[in-house]
Amino acid sequence: MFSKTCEYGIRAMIYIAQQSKNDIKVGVKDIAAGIDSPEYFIAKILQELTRKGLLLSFKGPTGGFYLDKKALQCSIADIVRAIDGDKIFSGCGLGLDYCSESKPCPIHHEFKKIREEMSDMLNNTRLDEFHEKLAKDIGFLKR
Amino acid sequence: MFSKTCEYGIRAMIYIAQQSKNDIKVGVKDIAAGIDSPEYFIAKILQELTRKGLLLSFKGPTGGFYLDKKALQCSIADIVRAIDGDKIFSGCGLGLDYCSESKPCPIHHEFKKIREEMSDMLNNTRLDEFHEKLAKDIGFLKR
DNA sequence: CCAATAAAATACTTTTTTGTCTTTTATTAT
DNA sequence: ATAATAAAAGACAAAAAAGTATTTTATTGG
Repeated sequence: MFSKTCEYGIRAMIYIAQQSKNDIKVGVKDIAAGIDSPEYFIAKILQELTRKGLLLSFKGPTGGFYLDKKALQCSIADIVRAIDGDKIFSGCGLGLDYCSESKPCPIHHEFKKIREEMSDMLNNTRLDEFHEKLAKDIGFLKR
Repeated sequence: MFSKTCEYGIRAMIYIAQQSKNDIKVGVKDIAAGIDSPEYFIAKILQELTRKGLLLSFKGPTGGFYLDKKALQCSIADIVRAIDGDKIFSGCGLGLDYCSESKPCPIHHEFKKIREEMSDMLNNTRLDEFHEKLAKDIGFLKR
């Protein structure tokens, strides 16, 4: 569904959303441990997300990654789009680049329905949800 | 969504289903041209599908790939499972291997719904549909 | 039998993705 | 100021996916 990079990225963003109450910053090591992912790899991914403006960071001691009020409004869809592009939102299920309403592939219409529901779901799931859900017994990110 | 290999595989199977009326066999070259895919690559994929019993083949002149009545009952889901495995049907959206009903990831339930609809759709789309739809103006596999 | 044909098997190459490591830059607290 | 800290940048390595080419095996029609 998503690339490994994207899976890690989403997990990290959710983790940061959960941990970064009141602008407290989280370090790469903490994040990597918290979501069970390779440390150096997640560092690279987070730097990319920061460059693209989905995430905020601060260097030096007491530094780390965090999400302010605005960044917490970011949806899972935004993260996916930033990392995997929008193939999953608009691409043909069979990988045909000319597939369209007027020249649909054999499963175009069936796929469209699924894609749209997925789109809606990802667009409507925002990081601030997890920020609030923190204490509840749902949303495990590691074993 | 699917790997390139899987996309090609599905396209080829649909193409064969459309072309192989009355046990007429289709050659790799024909298939590759018909679905706009690299010839050697699709050959390898089709051999794998044949080995797994989803597709039938015959060597020598007048040989090629074909689908008999039984093989035409194969669903898109069967093809996906044979090539990409069942990650897409049962895997966690965030790639967590322990994610489950009792220890759900933060988007487990939302994902489950989508996954199930996709599952249903792929399971309910069978090759014989395309066999019949052949002449109609739907189901383009190439530009 | 033999030449032609087409899939099967297999070896190989390229590209992309995933993952690691090192160096640089910014920031803080002493 | 400076030592410690942490992200940024970028180079490097390994693994997986995608793609190509060559050889072998089965089958047919002359």
